[in-house]
Amino acid sequence: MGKELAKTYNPKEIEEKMYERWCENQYFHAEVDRSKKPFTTVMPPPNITGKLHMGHALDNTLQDILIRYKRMEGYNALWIPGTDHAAISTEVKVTNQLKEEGIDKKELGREGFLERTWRWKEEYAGTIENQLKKLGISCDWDRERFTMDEGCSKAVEEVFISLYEKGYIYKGSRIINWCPKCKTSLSDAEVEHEEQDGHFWHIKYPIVGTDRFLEIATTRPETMLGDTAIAVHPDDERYKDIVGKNVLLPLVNKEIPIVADYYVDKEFGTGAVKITPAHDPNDFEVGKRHNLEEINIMNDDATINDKGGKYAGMDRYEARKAIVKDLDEQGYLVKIVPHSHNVGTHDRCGTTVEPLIKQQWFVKMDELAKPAIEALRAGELRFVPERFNKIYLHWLENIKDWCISRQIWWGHRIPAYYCDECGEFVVAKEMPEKCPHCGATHFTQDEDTLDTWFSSALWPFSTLGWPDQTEDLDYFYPTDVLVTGYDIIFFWVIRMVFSGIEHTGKCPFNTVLIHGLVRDSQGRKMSKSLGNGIDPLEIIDQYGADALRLTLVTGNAPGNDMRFYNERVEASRNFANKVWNASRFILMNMEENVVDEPEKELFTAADKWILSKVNTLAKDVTENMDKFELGIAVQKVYDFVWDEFCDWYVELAKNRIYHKEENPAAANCALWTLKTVLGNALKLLHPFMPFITEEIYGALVPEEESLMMSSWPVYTEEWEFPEDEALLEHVKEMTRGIRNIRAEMNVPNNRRTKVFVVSENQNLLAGVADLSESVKPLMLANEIITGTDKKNIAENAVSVVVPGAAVYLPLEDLVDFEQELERLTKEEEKLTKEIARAKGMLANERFVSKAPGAKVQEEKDKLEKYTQMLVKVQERRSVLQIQSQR
RNA sequence: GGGGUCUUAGCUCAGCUGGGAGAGCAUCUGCCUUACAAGCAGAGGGUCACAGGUUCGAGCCCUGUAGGCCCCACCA
Repeated sequence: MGKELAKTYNPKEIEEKMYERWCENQYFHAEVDRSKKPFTTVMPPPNITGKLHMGHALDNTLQDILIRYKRMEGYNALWIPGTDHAAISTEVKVTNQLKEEGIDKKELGREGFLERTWRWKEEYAGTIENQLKKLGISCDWDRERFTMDEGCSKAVEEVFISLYEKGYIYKGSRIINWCPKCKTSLSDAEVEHEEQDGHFWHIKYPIVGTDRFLEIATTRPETMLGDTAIAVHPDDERYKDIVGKNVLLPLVNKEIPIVADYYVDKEFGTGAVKITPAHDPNDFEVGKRHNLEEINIMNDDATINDKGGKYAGMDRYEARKAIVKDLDEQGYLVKIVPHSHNVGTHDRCGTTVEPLIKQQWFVKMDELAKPAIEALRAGELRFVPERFNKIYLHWLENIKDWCISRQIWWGHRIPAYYCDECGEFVVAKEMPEKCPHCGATHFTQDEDTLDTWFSSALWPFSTLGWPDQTEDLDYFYPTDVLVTGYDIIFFWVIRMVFSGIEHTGKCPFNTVLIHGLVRDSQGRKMSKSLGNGIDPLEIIDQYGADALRLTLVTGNAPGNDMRFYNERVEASRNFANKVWNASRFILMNMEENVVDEPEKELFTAADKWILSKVNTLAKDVTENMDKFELGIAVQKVYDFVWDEFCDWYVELAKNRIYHKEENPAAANCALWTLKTVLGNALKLLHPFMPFITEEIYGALVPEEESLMMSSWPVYTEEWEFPEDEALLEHVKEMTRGIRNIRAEMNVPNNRRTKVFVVSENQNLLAGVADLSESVKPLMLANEIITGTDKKNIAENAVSVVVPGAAVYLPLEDLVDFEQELERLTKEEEKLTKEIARAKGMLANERFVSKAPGAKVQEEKDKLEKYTQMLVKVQERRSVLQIQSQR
């Protein structure tokens, strides 16, 4: 007896020790090896603050499938893992933790806070890696990186200085997005816009020197404290005469000019817009055009500052209330109209962002964007699915400068040093010794840190040693594929592309495989606030990692969202169990797992059929894998294993196995085929379900070291057996016909019958005869008799007409003539319809002349086949009619 | 305002370059047939959102309509 396996598959017994074995054997590790082609991917680094969620599970499962596939295909497969310092998220978390301890981060000071955060990082960084390991992912843990480790920091510094020296990085005072809660600037990408119900406050301003008023409408009345003009459209007849005059700003009691600017939409609101250059990006532009004063009326926490007079100290929303009240009381408020509008919020904390003018560091984007656009156009870069090309291009073509400085502590500090004497700054790796402007020797480093994405933008090459020209970089870079969700194309993918091109001269990857979101069973986004998140670890615990992985990749097309619910995982788990049991059956029938490759003549049609099937499967699956159609690929393996291998081939092989004593050579042949086909199926399945396949393979092919390091099946012409395939299709058709009719007639399974197979096709008859012992149990037959005529068959036997043959079951005692006639009539109708269809198509002259020859021939063949079948059904019917009349 | 995407069986979704509609789950009928009841064998169930067009032929390509979702965008 071969190795004993448990009756049901128990992932828990296997997964952990299997993963350890893989790690111990260094299977995941890759070194430069010029004799092999590299295949490289980098893991989107999860936040160190993070906990494994379904999004990670999906993202990493997809990457693992690709990397395992390529490894088996013979590539030198490298997958670099790591984590991201997640600047703002981490800072917020640590700050909150401190708060709970009653500590204000300012008390700790910058150094103390960073020390605390590093300790926090050391404590939690391991969590997510360990969680990822439970998924079975085969990344090279020896190369694990962190965006703030020494190498990455060196790369960041290098890039910053290089971009600064080339003039791409500049410091400037511009309007930026400000988060009043996190008290830092943000990039445009970090601002989420959400539609909110608000109001339109119509306010009238007295026009100085007249008794007229100018009515404006605003959604943010509190910003009037910083108004420095009113703008109208230059062509607006209503206001032409007052352009150049002043209005009196109520409450503030200041005169401000009326200016004409094309920015104003005549049709919208009142056609007059209050201009607050310091608190609105558009107004900022208008202000620049008209040399308006910029009055910042807010503190960093969005309370009104001392420019706000009596409103100073109030929060922005309190101030709004107070101002509206005062305007109303003083008669300036005309009306309030409900109005919904877009409000920008910080994607990390949800706080409404405040546009403010601040000194910040920016990356000038227009020149950097061009080669990134070109890379896609030239085909050096592609998205799967293609529709994301447009999104990528649209963003790059409309890109604005990237605000990279953040007013937080956790992150890469900006390498700019200000002279304590003259205030000029120097950008350098080290603090300069002498000020080039004034010769002073004391400097202070810029307090700001860099956007977290500044360092992850360098991830594909900083992790390979850049800026040093390492062997790794030379060999593994550029990487091949990047797998990530569509939600971070802007944040990350685009920035990696232009950074890679700018600093390494190469696009950092050639393919971006985009996946969607994993949603809950109702299609909602999984979120903390809804509490509807499903913990991948719980799923693994309950069903196993393989079942989770299979679920995440089945029935889903690239770039599309999916719903996750337990029934789907159960289906996957059931499949794992099916594979397990089929394997168990084979193993328990192999002595010491020894089977010899049989002589060619010993193969039955069934053996050749299944070999042919698995051969075609390898070809198809490989094609799908290469097109990143992972869901389709795994579906094909699933269908093969369950519907072809288990349901048919294993059953067909049983007879020979059970009669091993009488004919050991035949049994060996069946077992060899079982082992070979299962082995190939396990290989094809391995990237998707690594644990169970490795475990079974270890028992099935003990002479090999590991399935994951074995070779991917390739299509071979030796296993092309078209005649046997055709024969088996006939046999299956007959078998299904028999089962079908027996079920209809409620014939109990324990009643075996004779089965007569009648056909003019001698090859078919011979084939069926050869297989008859194997097929008997499937046809629930005690005997299969083949022949060219139906002489010896009882006239009232039940008949099943299949293409190329008719099958008769002597079930005289059970036949209800009426019922049988009715059935045959239905059959006849069906065939008549088919014949009419085929005839119709062939009668269509345009079809015959324009459709490809193969299609026309196909229809001709069908017509012939159905016509023959119809004849047989009609014959049978007339026989029965005569019978029933007796 | 621009762009994308979806609408296929009761539910959730596949459907690759256009050539007779599929899966899983659910439902119904039989089966503990010694690999598997997490299973086996059957069955029912669809005007592929709607309207046009291209084509010998459309779930698939084009145009439009309706509804859902998403992204981008400076209409105060």
